[in-house]
Amino acid sequence: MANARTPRSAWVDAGLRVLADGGPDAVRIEALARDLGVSKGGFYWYFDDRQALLDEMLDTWEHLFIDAVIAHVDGAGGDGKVKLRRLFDLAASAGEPLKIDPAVRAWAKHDKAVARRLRRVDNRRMDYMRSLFADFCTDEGEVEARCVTVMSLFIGGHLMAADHGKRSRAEVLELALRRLEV
Amino acid sequence: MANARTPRSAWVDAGLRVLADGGPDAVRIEALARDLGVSKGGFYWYFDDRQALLDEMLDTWEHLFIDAVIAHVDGAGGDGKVKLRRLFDLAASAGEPLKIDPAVRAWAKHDKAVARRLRRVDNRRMDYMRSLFADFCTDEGEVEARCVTVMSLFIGGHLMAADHGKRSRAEVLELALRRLEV
DNA sequence: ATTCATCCATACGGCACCGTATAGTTGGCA
DNA sequence: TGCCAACTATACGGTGCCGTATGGATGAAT
Repeated sequence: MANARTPRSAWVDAGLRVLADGGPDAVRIEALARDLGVSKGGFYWYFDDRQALLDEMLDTWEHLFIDAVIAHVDGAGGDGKVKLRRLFDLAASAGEPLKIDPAVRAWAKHDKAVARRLRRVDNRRMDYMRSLFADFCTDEGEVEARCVTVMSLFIGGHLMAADHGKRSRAEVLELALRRLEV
Repeated sequence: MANARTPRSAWVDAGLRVLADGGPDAVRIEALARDLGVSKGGFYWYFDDRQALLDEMLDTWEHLFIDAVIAHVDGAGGDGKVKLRRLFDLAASAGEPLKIDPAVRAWAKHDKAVARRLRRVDNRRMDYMRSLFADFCTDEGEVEARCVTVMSLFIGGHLMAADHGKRSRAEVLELALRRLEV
């Protein structure tokens, strides 16, 4: 009834967890069932098939990583620079869930539907960032260059495997962002 | 004999091709055999098992994307700025093979051996870039920040899915790189 | 033309997974 | 208590892949 032993969202969450550090191919119904300590019987009561779960996982990700983020950054007010700072801090702090992002990007490389979705997401992120940079930067090309740089630093920061001597990755990222005058 | 109908390298190349736009899980022996128009009989004559192919694919990638690249960039001489320009042009021009890079990065997320290898590769790339930037930039932190930015732009440029209005991705990337004074 | 190392085809057993069918089990509620 | 909808377990057929076994094909060298 009201309290399912393994609610619908549990499958989605488990799926996202596995996606984050195993890629979409690691999202197997029987494996998720084992993780959740149940059989796959319940799964097929909630979902039509595996694809339905994948779609719903992406829906969840899309909402979480756009609406929720923008709401958080925008909510507390301030000008562009302040909001950009909040955005950086958020990106630096969040741990596990951020690993979903690179997984989706890799996934999009060979799945057109995922690619379309990622494009929508990235465009909304870029639009938002453009509005923040435009607050204190008039040159349109300059704004675009900075947005792409920030996005790349976010993406690259989690995918790059290099060391930086005595400096931590966070410190180097901070130096790189400071070059963008934020 | 000398001219195998399906030489060892054909399996490696096919594997890398599939890896580039399908991820490591898409590298299946029987599927590769179909692509090559043979049965998997020959595969198991060359390789012990699937893992052996994956290892050799990574060996090939590692050599191609470090030694070969550095040799090309270094070969024609010039100072740091000239070499950096050559490096950018190379990264922008090469098409298909560059898709291997993001695939390996995603792969490294859930495979420790691949992660170690990627770390070695990224560190060598960074070392090389540091030497180029150090040619005309004395501040150590500044060099580090620029290296990370360049690496991120390379990585992000191929993973980002956003549009840029009338500008092309290449143009925006050019603008972003120009902010690094190269 | 024969030989022999090299390369390939085919068939097999095993495994992990998908999606379906069917028969439970649970807990709120009359 | 007994009912019923919400959930779960179990068993099944089907598919695609792995790695092995075995018996060919092929062509360079003698």
